Amino acid sequence: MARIKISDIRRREIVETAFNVFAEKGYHNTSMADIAAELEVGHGTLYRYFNNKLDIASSVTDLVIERVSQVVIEELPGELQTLDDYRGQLKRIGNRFFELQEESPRLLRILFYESSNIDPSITAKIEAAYNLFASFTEAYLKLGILRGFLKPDIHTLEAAQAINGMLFATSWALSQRREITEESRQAWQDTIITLILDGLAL
Amino acid sequence: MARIKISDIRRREIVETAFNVFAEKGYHNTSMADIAAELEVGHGTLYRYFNNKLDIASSVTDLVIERVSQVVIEELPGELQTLDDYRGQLKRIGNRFFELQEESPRLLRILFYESSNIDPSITAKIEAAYNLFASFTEAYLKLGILRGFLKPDIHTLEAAQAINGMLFATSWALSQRREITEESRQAWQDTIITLILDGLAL
Amino acid sequence: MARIKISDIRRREIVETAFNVFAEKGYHNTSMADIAAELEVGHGTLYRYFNNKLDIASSVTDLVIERVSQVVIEELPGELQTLDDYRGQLKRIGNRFFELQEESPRLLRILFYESSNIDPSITAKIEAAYNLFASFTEAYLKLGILRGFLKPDIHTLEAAQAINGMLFATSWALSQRREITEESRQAWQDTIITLILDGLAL
Amino acid sequence: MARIKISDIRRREIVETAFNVFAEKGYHNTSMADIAAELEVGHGTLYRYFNNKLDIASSVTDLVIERVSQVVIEELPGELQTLDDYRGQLKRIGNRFFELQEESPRLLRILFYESSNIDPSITAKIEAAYNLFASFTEAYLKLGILRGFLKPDIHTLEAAQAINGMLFATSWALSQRREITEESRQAWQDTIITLILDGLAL
DNA sequence: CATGAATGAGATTTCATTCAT
DNA sequence: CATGAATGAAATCTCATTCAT
Repeated sequence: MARIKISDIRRREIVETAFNVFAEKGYHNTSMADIAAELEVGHGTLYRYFNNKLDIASSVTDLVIERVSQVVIEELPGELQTLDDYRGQLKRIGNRFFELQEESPRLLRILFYESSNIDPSITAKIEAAYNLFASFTEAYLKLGILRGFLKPDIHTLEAAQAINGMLFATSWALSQRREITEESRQAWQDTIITLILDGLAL
Repeated sequence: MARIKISDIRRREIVETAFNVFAEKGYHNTSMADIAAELEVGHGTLYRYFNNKLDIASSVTDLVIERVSQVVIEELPGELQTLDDYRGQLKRIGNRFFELQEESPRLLRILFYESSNIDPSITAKIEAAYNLFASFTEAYLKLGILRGFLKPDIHTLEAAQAINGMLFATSWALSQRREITEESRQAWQDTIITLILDGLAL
Repeated sequence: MARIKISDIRRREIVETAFNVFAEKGYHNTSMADIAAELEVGHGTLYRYFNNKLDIASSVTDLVIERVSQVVIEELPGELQTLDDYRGQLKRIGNRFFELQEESPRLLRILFYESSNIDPSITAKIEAAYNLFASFTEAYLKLGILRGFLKPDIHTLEAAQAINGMLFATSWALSQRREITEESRQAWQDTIITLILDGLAL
Repeated sequence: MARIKISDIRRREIVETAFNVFAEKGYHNTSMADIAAELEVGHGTLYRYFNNKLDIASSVTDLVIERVSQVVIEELPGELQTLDDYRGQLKRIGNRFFELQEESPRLLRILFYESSNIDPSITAKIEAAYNLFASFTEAYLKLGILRGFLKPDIHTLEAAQAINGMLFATSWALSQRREITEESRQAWQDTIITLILDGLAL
């Protein structure tokens, strides 16, 4: 039976705090002292749990990728009989994205912006995550084609990346807002689903 | 009559070089000495033309925004009689984007990734640019509605931002490739226009 | 009746271990954690027996000096009737030196090299030890003069220090070797005794 | 025609100063700030001339080895007709050693004591120097045998190392004194030459 | 104007020491 | 007694910026 060690809790606390501070000020503008101060802890303490600053950033990246992945993973492509079922699932995935965004608004922001140029090892992680997300989205599209909901001749990978781009742009746009109203949320959702399925043309 | 001053040429050289070095190594991993070395100039010289490193970064950001803006500005919404004209214009804009991407592949990358978290003043510029691009795209959409090409009830701002998100995602995806074939370029263009106008649904 | 306290045993264990680790890595490259790890003991425990790291180093120095002193002390200048007796005793002292060297090869090394520049208090101890060893050697020389074995007009202190220098150089040279053969041992012994008593001149 | 660059002078100044401070306090107890303060220079300046602290220590070691080597090198084994010539040369070498000692009393001290355990690269340099000195001394002994001044069956390498040990011990002993009188200098010289050539036995 | 030597603020990191458990 | 989590002083090193030449 796995016991949760106290040092694991500490590690998690540090990563969560570092996530917040990085999101606020960016990796390079954040000093170890900043993180320690936020935790109200001596800065030497951080080194009891992580080798160095990069090690923390790496864990922060893992955390972010894990969280974002949850959204996509939990809604697995299941039994979908009609295009409306498919549309419904798209809506659910969109909803989860918005929830995530409300819960921790800087999640995607830190993933795609703040984490650039920290270190090649982190860049590699992010590109891998990006490709992972694309392959998830692509799987949905392929299923849609298989079920006969979507046009059979689309470029699934390119479409998947473009769709993800929309989602991230949304996330970016929303992370700038102070508050997200139900109205704007609905507007976003409608817009994205319309673009994906129906297009804007009359 | 405005004369081009020698010092303006110098400034431009520095900004161009800084752009390249920032794109290569990222702002925080680039030292003033790196830029000076690339220019084969004493690093003290940079301070004759710019107040400090941030000042240079600011000018680089301006340059990048200006260049990207050119793409959108030059293709002004003109006389479009049919949906096919509209579709054709979308294609032209897309083409210009690809050309820009081929010409200086790191342009958008530096704009949205490397420039994050240098300084609030730069972040503000980028958000402004992002909104500017959105308003350009939105203008196209409104024109499309006006002409009766597009659905009249779409959320134009959200759609504009989502569309731009697709373009930036494309740019990001392409900037990872070593080489862009005519085939993949066509695939991207088809995909984006399909998503914008027709959607993926059968 | 003096009882041996458990805490004294502990202290001794720590000093022995510290000696080994210092000899291996040098004082400054050895952390308290290193010593504690070697002892399989919490590093806080060391502070139950010693005030601080310097305190340990001081005790290590005492230990080393004590051990080296044993070699000289045990062979007290006794009844020596002839120059050959004297020569024999020199040989015995030499042998004990080699044995010590084989037993703990880094003993002299730690004394004269690693212990330098830890702290003035330790430097003082080492200088005192050095002078003590010189006075021991000088006593032998004086006895040799008294017995009529040695030239009466030699500078006994200088000669004593020079002789000790030979011994330490030997120790240093041997501590570099992986293995000491019986042959090289004999070569060293012959050489030193020749230098002391007969000189190299024909 | 080789010009002496100003930066070479600076480097030399730093090495000389570092030599003094290391000799005074030892490598590990000397901070970059200490060296800079002694030079009345910002500590950042040191990094314009050396990569890091080890780089400085390495140069200091080179300097010391070079200086000590001069003593041995300049008195090359030349034309020696009689044992008295040989004895005279030994005396001259001894004299040079004393002069070196008076000139910079901490030279040998820093070489054999302070430089231990800084870094394997430095240890290697010192061992190489030690062996170099031994081979020089051995060459003298071999010449002495060849000329028929010395016993033909001595172990030249061991004898060379033992003799050098005497010299270093002398140096060490003298570096402890505040002042070296002509008398004590003569005593040392007599003692060493006696030990080398004639031995102490009657 | 151009230069690059000098500077020191500020960052990361180590580790001896303390002390609550 | 033993422990090891926490601490922060102190060290090394980087680099944007200044300024005398």
